[in-house]
Amino acid sequence: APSDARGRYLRMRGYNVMFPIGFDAFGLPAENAAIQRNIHPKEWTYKNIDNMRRQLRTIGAMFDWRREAISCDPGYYRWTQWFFIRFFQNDLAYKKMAPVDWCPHCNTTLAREQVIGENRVCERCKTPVIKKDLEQWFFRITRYAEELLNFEAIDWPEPVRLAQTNWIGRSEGARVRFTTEAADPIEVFTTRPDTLWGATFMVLAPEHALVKKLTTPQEAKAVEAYVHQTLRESDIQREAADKDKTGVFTGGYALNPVNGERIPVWIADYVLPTYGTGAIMAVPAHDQRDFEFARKFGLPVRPVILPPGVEAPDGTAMTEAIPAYGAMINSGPLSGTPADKAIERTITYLRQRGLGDKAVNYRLRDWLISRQRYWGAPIPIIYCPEHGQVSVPEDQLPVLLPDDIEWRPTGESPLKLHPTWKNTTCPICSRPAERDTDTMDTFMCSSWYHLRYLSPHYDQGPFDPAEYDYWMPVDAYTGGAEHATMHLLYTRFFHKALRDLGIAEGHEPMLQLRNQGQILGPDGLRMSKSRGNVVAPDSLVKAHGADALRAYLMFAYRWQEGGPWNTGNVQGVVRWLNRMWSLVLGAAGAPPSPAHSEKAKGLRRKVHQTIRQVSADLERFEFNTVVSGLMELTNAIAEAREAGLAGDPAMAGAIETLLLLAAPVAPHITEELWSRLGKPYSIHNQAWPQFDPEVARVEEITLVVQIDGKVRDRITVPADITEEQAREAALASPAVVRLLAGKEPRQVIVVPGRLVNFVVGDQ
RNA sequence: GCCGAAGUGGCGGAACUGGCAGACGCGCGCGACUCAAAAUCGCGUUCCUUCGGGAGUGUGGGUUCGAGUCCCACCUUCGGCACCA
Repeated sequence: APSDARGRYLRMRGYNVMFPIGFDAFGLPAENAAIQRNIHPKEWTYKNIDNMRRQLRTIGAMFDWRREAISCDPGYYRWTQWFFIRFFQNDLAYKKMAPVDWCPHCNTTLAREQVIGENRVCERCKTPVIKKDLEQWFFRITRYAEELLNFEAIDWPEPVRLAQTNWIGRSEGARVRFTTEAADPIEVFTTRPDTLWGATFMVLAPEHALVKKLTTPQEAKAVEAYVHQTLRESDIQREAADKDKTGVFTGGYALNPVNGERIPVWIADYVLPTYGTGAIMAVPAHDQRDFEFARKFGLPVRPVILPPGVEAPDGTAMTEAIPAYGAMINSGPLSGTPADKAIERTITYLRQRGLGDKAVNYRLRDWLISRQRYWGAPIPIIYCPEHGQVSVPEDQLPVLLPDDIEWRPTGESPLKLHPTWKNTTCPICSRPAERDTDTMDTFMCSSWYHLRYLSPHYDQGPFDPAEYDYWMPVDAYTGGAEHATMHLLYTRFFHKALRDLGIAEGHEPMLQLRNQGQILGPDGLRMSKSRGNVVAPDSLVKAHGADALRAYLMFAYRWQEGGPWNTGNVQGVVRWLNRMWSLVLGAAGAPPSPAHSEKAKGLRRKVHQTIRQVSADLERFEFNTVVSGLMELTNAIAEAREAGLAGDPAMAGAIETLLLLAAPVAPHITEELWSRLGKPYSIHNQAWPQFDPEVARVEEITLVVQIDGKVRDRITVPADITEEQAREAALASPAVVRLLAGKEPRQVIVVPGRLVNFVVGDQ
């Protein structure tokens, strides 16, 4: 409702505003709810949409329902699949093995929210969850890592930009090729190539491909047990810095390429398979994690960097790593290299010998889009024994999701179990072939829904290019900050990919983003049916009307923060709307009299101050002060009427302006009052009131008089008073005369229009 | 553990660039209207006070003539997560 008010405001300002509505309807929640209630996900979803539509209609939002888009409609996901195929054809989609959380009892993939507690058990059967490798589809978002770090073209909140920047996680360093004793290469990425001579052991992720080969028969049992144990852990658990380091020796050794040293190879969970190369050179003297690991397992610590101001460190006596940069020591031919040349010279050294090179690494991973679920858009790929992965021809889209399916948990991808659905023929050779039985991540559907709003019924493409040219990019986008590294990053990637495929134009999909908080249940927790704390707006609408609900949602919260539902606060806006109603309808009265001209001027001033404030706050998404400003104006008009201004032209003007300013907040009541005043339909087609600074200007101000920063008096002075006059006026104040008692102020601070501060106290 | 956001009366929240803390409301108290109640209207409402004042924006320091606002350290709540080599 608050952003709807902003849309209405912009429309009155003369903009052609598109305020679309849609439903991101695929996904796990629908599937789960359906399983619990034993009702088909499709039926459940469309029932929900009907209900939400009904609720949304009652709040009087300016939604353009002709543009409604629903991601689980075949007419929508036809194009989701079409995009997938474009990505596939242009090497932006590819398949590889990747681990999923897996419940061995239910024999099914689990989403992260279905894995419960510290010991990570299945939410349904409490069986300990393991990781299982499956072949899955990925999008090459990492190809855009560098470009996604650039936010120059968009006005997005700093916390979101920071979150995306950290998530992409660019770091510069070098790739260095170590080798095993059997001459297998183990490549590592390091941000500190200058510490290469201090590598005293290596650590591989337990999942690393070489672990099996490196492990000696004596260590096999321990290694296998450790690998198994690691697969039970979440990444967050593996990465908790306060956790005791764990790991086991593989029995194998590697050779440090710069000095030929034979160093042991360990595995440990703190090395992640998904970051860098899944292997590190451990330099315990200069990396804290490696240091803790070395101390725990009695591995040597050899300092090779001497930062300025540090005494020659002793590897056996150190109590923590020295991460600072410094001159190289104990580093063979490069010993003595100063700090500012250390990294560069080491890289040159490596390059000359073919041992490694400069490298940029990102922690961003490719986007995994396969889901072993029913309620999603089927992946439009066919597997032919002869031709491999073949995309479904565009004229055969959409690949329809079948309705007759066992969606309840049986242990397999539901589409796989359908007796006939997966059987098809190869588009190339027409011989029997099988469909992909996974569905797509719903973030795929939501990455382009703004484009479907342009023309939801268009069937020559995902959107009508003419509409695209008129509307895109999105000018204002609102949503929760919790999507910073998911939806908001995916949609930027998606747009850039479409741009490179010649489908979209421009570099960014959404120019301005503002984060919206969430309205919580009365208990301060997120509203959810399972908690039973859902407050439906229906009853409030029924009791007090849609305008009351709208005003409440704007007034009772900081829009960016949200907060718990608090029925008590509804009273305030209900009273305000009632007061506005009776004030407007009871406005007639005595004709203007010269005695009131000063008061009329004051009323006009308040009107124009309110125009300024309300307009600015609507622009800035400061919705609670929009309503409080309207309340103040209402109070001022009521006061003016009490004071005998009822028949004054200033009164009629004030009431007209109040209605126009309140129209975005309370569209129904203001429309009705507008027509009762005999004004032309509709108030929402009127121009937004013009602010006149001359009328709003104040003539007198309250000047605060302070002594040593404490307020001692307030005096009323002309607004255009000079500094000198202000000082004189303040000095003449009785309170100042009394308290200064003849003392000469050491210093006088005059802030024009605000205060005068006499400093007398001693230093 | 790491990153981000937020801590202001009994409650929701104002306070733009460092300049009157508590706008606007809720609630509460007193009063008017009423046989009475509801609704409505008026007045009051941060705390302490010897009525001169004093204290006060999560806690402790700092910068400044002046700090809710800036800096340092810490505590609590919420959101996100990745020991990032």
